[in-house]
Amino acid sequence: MSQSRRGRPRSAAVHEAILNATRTLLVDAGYRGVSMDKVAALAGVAVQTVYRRWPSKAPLVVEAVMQAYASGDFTLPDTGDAIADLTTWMREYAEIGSTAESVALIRSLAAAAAEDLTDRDTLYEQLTGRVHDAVCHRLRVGVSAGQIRDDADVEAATDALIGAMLYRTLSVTASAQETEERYRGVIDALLQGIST
Amino acid sequence: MSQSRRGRPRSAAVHEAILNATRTLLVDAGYRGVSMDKVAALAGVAVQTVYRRWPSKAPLVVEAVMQAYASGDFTLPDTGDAIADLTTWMREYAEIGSTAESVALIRSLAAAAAEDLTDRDTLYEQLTGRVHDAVCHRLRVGVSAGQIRDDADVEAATDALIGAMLYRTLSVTASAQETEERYRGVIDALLQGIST
Amino acid sequence: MSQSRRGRPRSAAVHEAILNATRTLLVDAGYRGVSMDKVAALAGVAVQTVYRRWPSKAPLVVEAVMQAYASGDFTLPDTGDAIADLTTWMREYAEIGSTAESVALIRSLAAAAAEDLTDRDTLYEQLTGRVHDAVCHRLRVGVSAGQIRDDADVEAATDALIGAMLYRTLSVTASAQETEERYRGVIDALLQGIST
Amino acid sequence: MSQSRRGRPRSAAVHEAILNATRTLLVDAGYRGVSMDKVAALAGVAVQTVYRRWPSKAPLVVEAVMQAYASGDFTLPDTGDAIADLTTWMREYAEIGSTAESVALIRSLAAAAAEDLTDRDTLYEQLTGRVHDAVCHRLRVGVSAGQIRDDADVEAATDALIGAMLYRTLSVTASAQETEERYRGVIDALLQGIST
DNA sequence: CCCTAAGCGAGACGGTACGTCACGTCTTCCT
DNA sequence: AGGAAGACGTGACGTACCGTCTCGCTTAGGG
Repeated sequence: MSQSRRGRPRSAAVHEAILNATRTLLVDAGYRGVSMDKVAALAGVAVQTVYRRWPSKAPLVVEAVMQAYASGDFTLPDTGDAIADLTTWMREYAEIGSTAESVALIRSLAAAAAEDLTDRDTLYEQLTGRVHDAVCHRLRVGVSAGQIRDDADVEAATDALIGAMLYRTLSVTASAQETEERYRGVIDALLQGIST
Repeated sequence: MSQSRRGRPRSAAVHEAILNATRTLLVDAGYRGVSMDKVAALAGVAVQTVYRRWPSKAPLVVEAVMQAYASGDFTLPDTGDAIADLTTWMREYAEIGSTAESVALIRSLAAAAAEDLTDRDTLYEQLTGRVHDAVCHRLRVGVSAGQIRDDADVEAATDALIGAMLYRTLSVTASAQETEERYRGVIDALLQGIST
Repeated sequence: MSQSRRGRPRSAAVHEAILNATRTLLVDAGYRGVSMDKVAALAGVAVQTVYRRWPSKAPLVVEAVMQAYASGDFTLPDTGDAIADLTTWMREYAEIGSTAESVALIRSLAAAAAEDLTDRDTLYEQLTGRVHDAVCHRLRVGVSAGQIRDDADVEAATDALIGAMLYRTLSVTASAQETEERYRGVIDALLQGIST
Repeated sequence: MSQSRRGRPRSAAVHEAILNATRTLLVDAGYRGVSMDKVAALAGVAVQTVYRRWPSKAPLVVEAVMQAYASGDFTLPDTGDAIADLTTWMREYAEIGSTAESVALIRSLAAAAAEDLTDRDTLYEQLTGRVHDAVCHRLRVGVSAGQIRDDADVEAATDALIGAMLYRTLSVTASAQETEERYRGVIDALLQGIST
C-alpha cells in the first residue's frame, strides 16, 4: 500500500520536540522572536531537520499552533437552543482567549497569515474556514428550528461573530471577564438587532 | 519660537520619497519584502536618513499606509439617517478594499501589528482606535435620533462591524461586488437582528 | 583461512563505479567539487557504501587517481643507458601531464595532501615515495654502470628531478611540447652541471 | 585624485586583526581548520566584515601568508660569487622552512593554490613567479660573470632549484639540518652535474 | 532449507561551515 | 546641523557537506 517506505523513517519524537519548541518560543518571544535556529536549538535538533519537514517559519508556526487546539472538531454544541449554544461557544472562546499564552499563539497565526498568501490560504482551509462552516451550520439548524429568521444572511452573521472575536483578540489586551461581556453584547446585538 | 532650528532643515521631498518607496515595496513584495536598505535605495536616500525619521520598519510602514488613506479625518457621514450613513461608509470601504493594492497595504499593517505588541498599540492608537471611535460616535448619534435602540451595546456593535470587515479583508480574496453585498448583509443582520 | 567470509561479499562493480565517479567529479569540478554525496549519487550507490570502503574523501581521491595511473609498478626503464632512460621517463610523464584531465587529477592529489598531514603521509607512502625510490634506484644503477658520478648526491638529484616536475605541474599551464623541452633542459642541467 | 573617498573608510586595525587570526588558525589547525567563522570570531570581527574584504577562504589565506613573508623584495644576494649566493639563499630558506609555523603556512598556500586555478594564478603572480624571476636573474648575472655556463638552460635550472625546495617542503617533515644538507646537495648536483 | 551475517539503497539525523541578507549604529566627508 | 556613502557588529537565513544512524531488502555461506 505504502508505495515508498524506504530509508530511515522520520522520528515522531523529533516532530513533537520541534513543535513544542516552536510553541514555547512563540509564547515567550512572539512571532518575531521565533527563528529556525532557536527552534532547532531548543528542540535539541539540527537546523536541517527542521527544514526537512517545514519549508519556512510560517507553516511551522501554523502547524505548531493548530496542533495545540485542533482536536479536529470545531462543531458547536447543539442543545436545541441556538442562542444558548452560541453564547456557550463564545464564552468558551473568551476563556481560551483570555490566557496570555493562547493570545500569543493566535496572534502568531495572524502574523504568519499576514505575511504570506499561501500560508493564509492554508490556515483558512485548516482552521478559520472550518470554524466559519461550523458557526454557519449551527445558525442554519437554528433557522430550521424556527429560532433564527429564515431571511437572515447567515454568512454575514457568521462574519460578524468571528470578525468581532478576531478583532478583539488582535487589537486589545483585555481580561477574560471584559472579553466575555463584550462577546455577550455582540450576540445580543446581532440577535435582537440594534435598530428601533 | 521653534526651540532649535539650527543646521540644515530636513527635506520634505526626502520624506515623501521614503514614504512612496515604502508603499511601492509593500505593494510589490509585501511586508516581508520591505527592508530599510531597499526603501533607502529606492528613495535614493541614505539608510541613516530613514532611521533619522523612523525608529524602525513598523512605524514607517504604518505611516506610509496611513498617509495613503487617512486624510486624518475618520468621521462617518451624518446625513441624519444612521442606517444609510453606515451603509455608505461600508460601501466606501468595500471599494477601497477591493483593489489589490489596498489589500496589500492593509495586510501589511496587520502583519506589522501581529508581529510586535508595541507596533500593534501604535497602530491601534493612530488608526484602528480612531475608526472605532468614529463608528461608535455615529451610532450614538443614531441613538439620540431615535434610530438606534437606546439599550443597544454600541461598543459591541462596532466590534461586529469593524471585525467583519477586518475578517473578510484578511481571510479571503473577493471581488468588490461580493464584498459589498456581504457588508450590506452584515449591516442588515446587525440592525434588524437575526432571531425570530 | 580467510578468518570470516560470511555475509554478502562486497560488489566489485560498486567499487569500480565509485572510483570512476570520483575521477569524473575530480576532472569536472576539482578536489573541492568532489563530495561523498555526489560521488555516491553519480555512482548510483548509497553514501554508506562509500564510507564502508573509504574512511573519508582524501583516501578515496588518492585511490581513484592512483588506480588511473599506477599499474603498481613505478620502475624506470633500464636499457643500460641511464641518461636515455631518465629522458624517456620524463618524456612519458610530460605526455601524461599535458592532458587537462591528468593535470586535474594530479592537482587534486596535491590538494588532498596539502590540506591534511595524515593524507599527505598516506599519499607519500603510496605514490610519491615509490616514485622517489624508483628514480633513486635507477640513478644508483647508473652509478654502478659508471654513467653517474659515484660522489653524486643521488637523493638530492632525485629531489631536483621530481621537484621540477611537481613545480611545473602545479604552477603553470603549459603545452606538452613546452613541458617536454623544459624537462629535457632539467635533465641536461642536472647531468652536465651549469657551472663553468 | 581619489575619485571615491565617500563613506566610512575601512579600518586598518580590522584588516590586521583578520590576517593575524587567519595565520594563527593556519598554524594551529592547518588549511582545513580555517573557517571564515572562526577567523571572524578570533579577530573579534563580524563575519560579514571578512567577506567584505575577501571573497572566500583561499585569497584570504594567500594574503595572510604573503604578508608574513613578502617584504616585496625577493632579490637574491649578489656578492659576485653566484654559487655562494645561491647557497646562502637556499640556506636562508631552509632555516625559514624548518620552523613548524612556516611549514604550516607554506603548505596552506599550496592547499589554496591546489583548490582553485584563479587563486593559483594570483599566487604565482605575487609570489612564486617573483621568486622564479629572482633566481633566474641571479643565474644570468652569473653567466655574465663567467661563473655559469652560457649554454645552460637557466629556466630549467631554476625549476630544479625551486622545485626541489617545494617538493621537500610539501612531502616530508625534516629537521633544519637535514633540509640544509639536502639543499646543499641539490646545488652541488646542479652546478657540477652528476654524469661522469 | 532455513538461518545468520554482511552488503546495499534510501534517507533521516546532529553538526559545522558556507555565503547572503537585514537591522540599526557608527564614522567620514560634503553641503 | 542634514545628508550621502558605506563600514561595522549582530544574528537569521537557507543550503551543502560530513559522517553516523536506522530502516527494509538482497545475497551469500553455514548449519
